[in-house]
Amino acid sequence: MATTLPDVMHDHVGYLLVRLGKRAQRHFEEALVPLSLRPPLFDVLAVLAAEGALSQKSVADILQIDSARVVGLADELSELGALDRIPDPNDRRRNLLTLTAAGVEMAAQASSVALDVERDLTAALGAGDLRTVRTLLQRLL
Amino acid sequence: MATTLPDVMHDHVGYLLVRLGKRAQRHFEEALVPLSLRPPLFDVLAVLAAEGALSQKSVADILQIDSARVVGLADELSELGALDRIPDPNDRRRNLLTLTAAGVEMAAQASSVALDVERDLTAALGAGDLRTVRTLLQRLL
DNA sequence: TATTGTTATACTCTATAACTATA
DNA sequence: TATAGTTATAGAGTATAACAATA
Repeated sequence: MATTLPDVMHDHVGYLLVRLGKRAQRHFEEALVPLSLRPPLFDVLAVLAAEGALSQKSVADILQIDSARVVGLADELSELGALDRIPDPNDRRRNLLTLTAAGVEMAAQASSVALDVERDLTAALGAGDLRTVRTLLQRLL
Repeated sequence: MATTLPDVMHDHVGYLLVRLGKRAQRHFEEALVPLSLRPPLFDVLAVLAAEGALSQKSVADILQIDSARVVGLADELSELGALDRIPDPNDRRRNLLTLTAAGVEMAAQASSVALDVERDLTAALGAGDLRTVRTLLQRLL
């Protein structure tokens, strides 16, 4: 009974990326459970923590997700007390998503969790190889 | 209006893998539309093309998916005329998934599509870097 | 006219539990 | 008792279209 991945798939960078991406997503998802967060919520949190207040459209552009999705994610984060929607005085179509103190704290905790997951995922590589793969993946993005 | 990914995310190999994995999946998905296939169907097809007839459980093990999922995928591929379920004479609990001639042909076409996608996805890298990243990703898997 | 945010809808992927038939 | 396959169900992520308010 065969249990190994055929070479044709194992040799495709695209396939490796899909598979490793799913694994990373799954590990990260499990690690976020204690914080009552999921990866898409973390992404919004992390962008706001790094960039400061942003419109929902800006968040969508940065994360390359549909702006309709941001609505629900902002709803959830708002219910968790992590952010507020503040109308942009310069353009009243816009909501500026702004982290609360609790949101800043959640972002910090989640960021620490992300570092732990990162270490687990890359444990098979030495420091040099890790830098190499990071650089090459960044070039692909 | 900021539109760049924050460094904290851009520097995480885990995040890069998730993002690149989704992109690869999406490109591949679009490329498969003309063949009336989706990535999970391709995966089953590719495994059978490489390994020959396998039980549904073996396919699940190789692809690391739940065996309950294989049921529906095999149903779809069967409706497309790509495979038959043949009862295993040695163990009547098992179905041996066997590609039909049409299935073999579909697998070959899909494989060619996969190669095109692979070239697109990795166009930013030279031959040496491509080998490097492939090797390092294989080590991570 | 174009953009921001919202709502509604639907589809795919995925996980789980309960069931059958065979071993 | 354990394994292979099946069925049913539900949740999460995603994509799309139509709409209101504002530019």
